[in-house]
Amino acid sequence: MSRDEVIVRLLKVFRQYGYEGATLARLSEATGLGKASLYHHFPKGKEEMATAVLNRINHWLESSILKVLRAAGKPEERIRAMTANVDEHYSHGQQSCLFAVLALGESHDLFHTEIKYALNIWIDTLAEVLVETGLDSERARQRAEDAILQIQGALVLARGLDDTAPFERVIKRLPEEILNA
Amino acid sequence: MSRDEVIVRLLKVFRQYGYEGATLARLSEATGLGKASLYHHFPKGKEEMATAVLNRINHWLESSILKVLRAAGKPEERIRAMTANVDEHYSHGQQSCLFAVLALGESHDLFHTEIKYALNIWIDTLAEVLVETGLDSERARQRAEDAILQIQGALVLARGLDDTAPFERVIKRLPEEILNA
DNA sequence: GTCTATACACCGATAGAC
DNA sequence: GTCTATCGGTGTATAGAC
Repeated sequence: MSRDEVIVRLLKVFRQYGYEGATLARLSEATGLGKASLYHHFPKGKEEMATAVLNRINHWLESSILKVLRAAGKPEERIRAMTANVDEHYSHGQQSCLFAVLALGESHDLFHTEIKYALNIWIDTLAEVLVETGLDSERARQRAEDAILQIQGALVLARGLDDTAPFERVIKRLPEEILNA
Repeated sequence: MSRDEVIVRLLKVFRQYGYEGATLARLSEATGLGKASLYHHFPKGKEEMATAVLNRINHWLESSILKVLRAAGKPEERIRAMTANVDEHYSHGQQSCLFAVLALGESHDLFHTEIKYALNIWIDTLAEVLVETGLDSERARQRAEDAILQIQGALVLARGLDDTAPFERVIKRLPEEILNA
């Protein structure tokens, strides 16, 4: 198994159980590696595993969200590409957002800087697309915040209500709403 | 100190650290009671403390949200009263939502039924107000879901961005948006 | 690079004195 | 009703064989 595949499996555990709930026993079971083997790959332990997982999400953000938003093409097309990748990343609402899980839990302090940066760059990059459509930068920023906010809220509701319908509705309408609100 | 005051202090810890992060040491410190004293008041331990805290939130939901929504008066006034109470309850975005914290953490399974019920009754009651304004029940339900979704998303963003501005913006515009969207 | 075995701290929970 | 002391279990992390 590749290192990346290991990290993907760790990610699944952190997403589902949060930082505290992602015990070494669970991480071990999910990867098929013994605890000591995990420490071979991540010498600084659980915190390094979480960092590796966060780095992978940041890579996803860069390659599947920011890159797409900065690409050539019409704003509408780029935003639609973003929402499609968001939909896939969260498995149509079935998987939680790692940022939200880590931000709301006890691990808040540990990862706060990284989470804040990631959310901000996502919002900023989306806002820049909206500026291209003629919006002033303040309104663009607010509308971009609203978009991320709705995605996060939809994921919370999906988990709390055990129903992905609100998430799918948000994803579907988001491009048009952002551009024409 | 009254039992209610104890529960309020427990609530603060659960909100801030989540179920797993709310250790007996922290709960003890926050209340000023020793661990054994906490077990005197809550014989079934931490789970009973969390249940008591959830019950208190449910009481708040009933008295400060549902009751207000069902009251006499214009729909707009009732919805404005709701958002004002929401704003206060979350300390203008500074405090997380217990439902979200518990739903996203490992404790999901333990409290899932209660959280799902609470979110649903909130949405349903808000939707009934919207039906009064002439909306069909399906659109009313969706718009009510959107309102709760935005509140939850705003709280996630407030925590992740360390900025309550999105929350305050959502609270301010929510009544008008719900009624005129 | 993986394992078994283990160290040590902290967890939730309890006993029993006052 | 509160405390100190302590229990068993589990958490993270390590040592060392293979």
